[in-house]
Amino acid sequence: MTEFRAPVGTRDVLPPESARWERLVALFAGVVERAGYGLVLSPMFEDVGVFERVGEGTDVVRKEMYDFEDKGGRRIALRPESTASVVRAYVQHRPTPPFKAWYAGPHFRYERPQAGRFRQHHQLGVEALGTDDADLDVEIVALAWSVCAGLGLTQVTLLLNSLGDDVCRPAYLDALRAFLGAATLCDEHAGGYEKNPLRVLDCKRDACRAATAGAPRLLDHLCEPCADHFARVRAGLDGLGVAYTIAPRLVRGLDYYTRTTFELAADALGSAQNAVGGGGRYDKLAEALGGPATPGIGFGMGVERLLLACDAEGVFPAPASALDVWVVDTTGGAPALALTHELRAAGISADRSFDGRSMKSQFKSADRSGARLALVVGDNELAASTVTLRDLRGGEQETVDRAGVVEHVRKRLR
RNA sequence: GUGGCCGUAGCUCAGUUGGUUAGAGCGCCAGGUUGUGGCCCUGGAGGUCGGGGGUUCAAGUCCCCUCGGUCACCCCA
Repeated sequence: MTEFRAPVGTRDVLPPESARWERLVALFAGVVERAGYGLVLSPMFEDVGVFERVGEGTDVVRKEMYDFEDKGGRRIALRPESTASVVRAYVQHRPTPPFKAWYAGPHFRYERPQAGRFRQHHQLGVEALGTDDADLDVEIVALAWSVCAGLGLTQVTLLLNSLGDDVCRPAYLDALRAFLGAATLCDEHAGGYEKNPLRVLDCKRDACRAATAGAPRLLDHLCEPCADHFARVRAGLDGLGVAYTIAPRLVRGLDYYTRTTFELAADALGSAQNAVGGGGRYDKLAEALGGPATPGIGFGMGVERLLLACDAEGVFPAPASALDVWVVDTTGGAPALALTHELRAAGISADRSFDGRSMKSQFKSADRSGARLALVVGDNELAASTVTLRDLRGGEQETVDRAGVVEHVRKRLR
């Protein structure tokens, strides 16, 4: 057996799967950049406080943080999500709002791997800071929706909820606590839920499920501004034709959310891990991280899960090889070296075999590569300063002057 | 963190009640075709049966431990 393996919960993505991965990132980048979002590159690790400040009552921070002490004695955490990082960057650099950013990269959560769940997974996401205009909420949700649509996914449910703000939520939480005080909850929540009773609503255990069936709904307790905001978000989505399902129990895993929250569930995924994306508004987060009061909203999508959903729906396949030319050389390799170099410099993709293999072997490689054309250099061609061009789809061949090969290939590829 | 299932060639898997040199398909390499792929035929390479310990005359096959994979709970991308 091999001595080393990728660490638990991580995977290697090799060709051709990686090509599909690249295509997904490109699709995402296209969608959000057309909407004015610019790429932000933030560190994959932060002072652990960046995340603790933001989610002390959440599983993501409490149980799943991938943290350690570095050689300088600093407490570091590999980012479990990126919103806190991006907001930290915003607070640090104070770009002129509105600040619209997108990101792509690995995220880390120390948990047991499972279908669609890894210790290192990859997210694509956007964050927009500087306005609490409901139109921005609509834009954000619509962008997430557009990415799914762009992939060809049709079995995705958009779950939508509002968590209110610090005006209406406290009163609701009191009402909820009063209700829960008289209820029989699951083992974990029976112990306590003071920090965030909302989590009980999100609990999947039977005891909590049953106990909260008749619990008061936050949506019924929204203050006037929050209710108005939510109504505008709904109207905006209706106007764009983006279908959604109101999910009064949708709480989401991080404490910083206010008002709009949403999740994209891939119905084609059989496993419990069917959330391919999610996000929401976080109007108090910038302040919590020591910055000026700045409203914001964003979402993240999981690359691995999106691709799993695509598999389940049979859409967005790995792209076929785009190689233009395979150079076959039976004279020792020098002509192949020159030819491939020349073709590549001219913008034509080209590859070749090594190790002086037989012509038959080289053609097999050419076939497997999916190349459109083969250029053959044998003793005859070398002597006559020509190259034999073979179309690998049809099989017809022709002889071309060595000097004009690049131009000739260019014409054949058109 | 808790639990179920599984761990034999690069991949997918066979391996009878423990018994001689561990097999197949696919893939890979070579040849059949002394200048040519996709089909076909032939041959070849490749495994200390995850690792360690134990039971036994004998273990891929039984027991224990460990590592890994996988699925589930919780939660989330």
